[in-house]
Amino acid sequence: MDDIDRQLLVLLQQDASRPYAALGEAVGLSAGATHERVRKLRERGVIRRTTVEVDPAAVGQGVLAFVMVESTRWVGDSGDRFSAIPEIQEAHVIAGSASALVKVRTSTTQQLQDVLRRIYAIDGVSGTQATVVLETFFERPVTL
Amino acid sequence: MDDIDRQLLVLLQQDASRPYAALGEAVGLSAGATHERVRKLRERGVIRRTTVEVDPAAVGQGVLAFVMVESTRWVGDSGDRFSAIPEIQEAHVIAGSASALVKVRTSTTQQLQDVLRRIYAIDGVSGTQATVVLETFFERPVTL
DNA sequence: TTGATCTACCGAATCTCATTCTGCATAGTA
DNA sequence: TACTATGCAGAATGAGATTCGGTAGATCAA
Repeated sequence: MDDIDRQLLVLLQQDASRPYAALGEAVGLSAGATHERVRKLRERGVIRRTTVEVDPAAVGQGVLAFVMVESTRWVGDSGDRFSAIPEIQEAHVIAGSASALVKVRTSTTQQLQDVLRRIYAIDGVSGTQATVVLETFFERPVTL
Repeated sequence: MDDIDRQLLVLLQQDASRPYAALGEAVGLSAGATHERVRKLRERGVIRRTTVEVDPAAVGQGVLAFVMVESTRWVGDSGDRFSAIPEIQEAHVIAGSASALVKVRTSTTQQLQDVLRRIYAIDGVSGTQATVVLETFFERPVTL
């Protein structure tokens, strides 16, 4: 992981469809050498995958909320329960008064309510506190 | 936006490096027709960009925290102030007692503290409440 | 210092795939 | 019915991914 690798990651985060020749030119390498570096970044797991960024609003997921989940028992192994709710985009175990923090996307607040209901149904969950997002300033990749 | 488009989005979210011929086979279209559909999805902004997913821990961003930001004034137009802090990965205006919610990634809790200091320095910010993530169950793309 | 080994690179060859184009079929519309 | 727009298949073409051989530099041990 030297500086060239970091530059490549930045460039690929911006546009992963850029040809290796162009990438290489940007960092001062040949296409072949660039390809080899990117291959190793994948191999090491630094690059998890190549993906497309979908506009949530364009696919009917205009409502965004963060939900603090309180629990009366250990939540460390109920990741699957959260994962089973497709509207949950992220789920984290947190330090502090609540036990988990999840990020939820739905098309309506009605559906958000339904998601909260399903979260309540998880064993040990004793309460939720939902925070609705009014406007998203930005969401961007990990900064290098 | 029919069902085939949605299938294509799912497949591309999983692996955007898949050839159009393979995509097409999966949804029952030719490579050319698949290409055309994906082109239009980009054109309409449904697909924002093609990118790589980087493992935060692998690039020294092992600390994740969510920060509730309280403000004494309207925060609706201070998006740039948050954006200027590179450790902030997301920033949202929220309903509720706090005014904004930001997602922060740093390499150490020391640096997290420094980010909090810089958030305080934003005009109108009167308080922060940081929640440190102990474990991330999952982070996944928008569910279709 | 010398030799062996390993790594990273370049440049070229090859082969896959993206992209474009033609023609056809279907659906919608005047 | 005639016209128009849209979406598709299939093929042609060129761009780019991927592989490979060979070289330079770095590291390490003798």
